[in-house]
Amino acid sequence: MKIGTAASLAGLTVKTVRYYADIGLVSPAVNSRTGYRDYAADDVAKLQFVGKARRFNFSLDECRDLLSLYENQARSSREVKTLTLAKIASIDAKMQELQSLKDQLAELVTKCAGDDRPNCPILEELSR
Amino acid sequence: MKIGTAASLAGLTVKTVRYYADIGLVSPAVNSRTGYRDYAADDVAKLQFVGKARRFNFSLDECRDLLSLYENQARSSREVKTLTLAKIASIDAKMQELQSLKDQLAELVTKCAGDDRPNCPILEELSR
DNA sequence: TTAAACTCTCCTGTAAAGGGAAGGTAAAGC
DNA sequence: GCTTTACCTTCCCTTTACAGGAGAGTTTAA
Repeated sequence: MKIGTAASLAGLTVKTVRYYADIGLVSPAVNSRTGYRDYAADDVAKLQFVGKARRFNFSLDECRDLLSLYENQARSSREVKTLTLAKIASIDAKMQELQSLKDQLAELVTKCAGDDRPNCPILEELSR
Repeated sequence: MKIGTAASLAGLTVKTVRYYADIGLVSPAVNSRTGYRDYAADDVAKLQFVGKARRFNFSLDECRDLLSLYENQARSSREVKTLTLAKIASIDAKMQELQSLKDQLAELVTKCAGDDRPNCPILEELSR
């Protein structure tokens, strides 16, 4: 099938699917006469897989790893679990960082009158 | 003072400070003979301000806004508070998104044996 | 047949810098 | 005065994961 069909089946944009082909993540057959990419059902499954992994915040490099595990019948589930735990840990770290930022900003906000006067504790803190 | 001194006073890299000059965020004087940037104490204060705002997760565009408020003696604290509240809201949204991802990944992990066998509920879910 | 819809490649842009090359300048030591 | 070393300059490439658009070829439906 052509790229537009494959993209909509996978819930991705044509641009994205073409990009995945460019970087060798999901490489379809190519019609040598027209140059059109030709996606097999198998390719669409991979695109769906990558789309879902992306929604789980895996980077394209991580998707590449997951995809090769996905295709490897001799894989161990340990490898996949390890990757996933690492991803969870990085999500945790990011959340803690955001929580800390939020706490600090929230405290600044409580100190700021938010009225017409120029006096602003937020800017004062930022300039210190 | 020269860029290296200004950068280290502000806790930024020379590359970053040069970039801020390029995009017109903090524009120092320039020695017309040597082409060297010449930072005044005032410029260093702005660099510090931006550095701190960046650490609070404000984008460079937001920093630009904050900086103009910082420099504007007639500003109202309302404007700053509004910007800060919006930033808090966006941090909240990001955190919720991450929490949801984490929950889903964590549940997948509980289902995966993580051993030498190829059977992997994580990959099964990703391919669905 | 022709117009619309689809596809192709190539180029540019995004955010926020980092890396490194090639070359000019400054400051310190001898 | 000379050399070495540290510092500065511009310029271009790289990163992430695409989006937008130009210009040209292909397919499909009326």
